[in-house]
Amino acid sequence: MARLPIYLRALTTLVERGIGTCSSEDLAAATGVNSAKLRKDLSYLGSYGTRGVGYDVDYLRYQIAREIGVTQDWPVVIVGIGNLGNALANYSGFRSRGFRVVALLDAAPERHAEAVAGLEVRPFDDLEQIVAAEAVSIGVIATPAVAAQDVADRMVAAGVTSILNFAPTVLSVPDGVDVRKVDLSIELQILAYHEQRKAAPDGELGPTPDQEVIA
Amino acid sequence: MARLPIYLRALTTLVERGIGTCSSEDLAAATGVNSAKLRKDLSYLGSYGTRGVGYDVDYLRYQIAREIGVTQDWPVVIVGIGNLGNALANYSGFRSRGFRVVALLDAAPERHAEAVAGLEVRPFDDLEQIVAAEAVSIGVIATPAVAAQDVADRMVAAGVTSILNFAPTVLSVPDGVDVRKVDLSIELQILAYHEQRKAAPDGELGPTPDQEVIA
DNA sequence: CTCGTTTTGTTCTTCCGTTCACAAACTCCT
DNA sequence: AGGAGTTTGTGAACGGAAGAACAAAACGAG
Ligand SMILES: NC(=O)c1ccc[n+]([C@@H]2O[C@H](COP(=O)([O-])OP(=O)(O)OC[C@H]3O[C@@H](n4cnc5c(N)ncnc54)[C@H](O)[C@@H]3O)[C@@H](O)[C@H]2O)c1
Ligand SMILES: NC(=O)c1ccc[n+]([C@@H]2O[C@H](COP(=O)([O-])OP(=O)(O)OC[C@H]3O[C@@H](n4cnc5c(N)ncnc54)[C@H](O)[C@@H]3O)[C@@H](O)[C@H]2O)c1
Repeated sequence: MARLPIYLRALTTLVERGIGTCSSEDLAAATGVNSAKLRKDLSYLGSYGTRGVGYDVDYLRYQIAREIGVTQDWPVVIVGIGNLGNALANYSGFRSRGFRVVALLDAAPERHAEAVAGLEVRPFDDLEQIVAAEAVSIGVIATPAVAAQDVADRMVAAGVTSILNFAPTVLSVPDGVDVRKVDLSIELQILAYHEQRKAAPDGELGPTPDQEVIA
Repeated sequence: MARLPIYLRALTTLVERGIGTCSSEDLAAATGVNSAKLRKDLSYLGSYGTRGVGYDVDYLRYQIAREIGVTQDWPVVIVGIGNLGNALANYSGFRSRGFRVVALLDAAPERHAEAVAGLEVRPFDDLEQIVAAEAVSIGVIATPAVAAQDVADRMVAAGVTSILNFAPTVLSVPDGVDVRKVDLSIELQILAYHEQRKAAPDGELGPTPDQEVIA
């Protein structure tokens, strides 16, 4: 379930606030989901609540973390250390959530001088060696779109089986390899779509401006 | 529909390749969706195809762009010019897709000296003035999580009605305001979840390690 | 010990999105 | 002109997720 990480985050903030027990209503309010849906999600993991009382925050948090798999550390490589790759490498939130950036790779030789976030930027050709040596199964692609498919192919060949792709391209990968994409332009476009609807409740621009079908 | 931007992107690459016509099968292959679903999505916008032929790439692209609302330019403000805010400000993909970054805001005075991507970093308190002057309706939050709700409240009060949130928090906003969130840790956690499943086809870690329920 | 209160776990219903399948419509070749 | 071959648009079936509703279980008061 894609909602488990959200529950986990909410439980972590509850722990930090010293709250020991919470009801499904509380958690639902904190995460913005329906309480019945939340209970159903949790019951899928097992019966970790107590009727009439609620859930033990710390215990539930551990169970969800174990279900997701973040009780162990996941090594991650980031490929493409440009604007975005730099930001990712400097982000502390990964480390605190069970992900360890083991290498930063870039094809451009002029980047190799730099050190980013305490890690040296290494040549892209080191990929296979690093993946093998560190048992990396998760790779992050932050290269330009044209390079993304090539990088993905190399990653898969090297043994990576999960890819987080920031490049605005559809990647094709073999079965058994998971790809998740983050496309910021798409997010903004979805906002713009709704924004346009708010401004023009009905077809303000004309329902179909009967433009010539181009030749 | 959340898939329209994906179609739009695929059509744009087809235009760049000089392809004038494509079938629903072609587009479906390029975007990774089912062709029937794609046809149904497109038919929701109107009958823009020709049976036996397919869709005119350029015409369809314009229709989708118009439906999304990216035929006009959307002014955008970015708040929180740290690691991520810098990357966003330097990203050219927004501009080319109909979004114009009109201001970069940060609460920290030491940032105000800098200029990022040709724009000066301005005090957060300029928010209201900028939103009013530029008719901004879309705001991007790239501040730490603790500040995100405050920033969102100020944005909404200033007149922003769509927010893209990168901070790992659930924002609460009044009705009529859209929020989309991008949480990279959640994406990685979802990958980790599937990764764990691949490694341990059944409950390898023990189905429920019968741990003491904490007192 | 019993009853009322609270909250979980689950069932049942409803609804929405996806997919299949096919008729209508268009092109091209003969 | 007619028929074969394509491809769209859509009606109908399917599946699964979301929400409402309720019985079972725990707790506390009296
Ligand atoms: N910057 C953003 O905020 C942002 C936002 C949304 C999407 N994106 C996407 O993220 C990707 C990266 O964006 P960016 O702004 O960091 O770009 P960038 O140009 O700053 O960085 C790209 C980096 O990738 C490296 N690279 C190029 N080809 C490579 C290859 N074959 N192997 C390894 N490394 C290679 C380059 O040397 C460069 O350092 C792009 O696809 C972009 O569309 C970026
Ligand atoms: N860097 C990443 O790759 C990354 C990845 C995932 C999520 N995020 C999230 O994005 C957000 C920003 O990350 P970052 O790495 O850029 O952090 P950062 O600390 O580098 O930058 C945060 C910026 O926000 C400014 N700020 C703080 N409070 C403010 C306020 N009230 N009003 C205006 N500006 C304020 C700070 O001055 C700073 O410049 C965080 O919530 C982080 O969790 C970042």
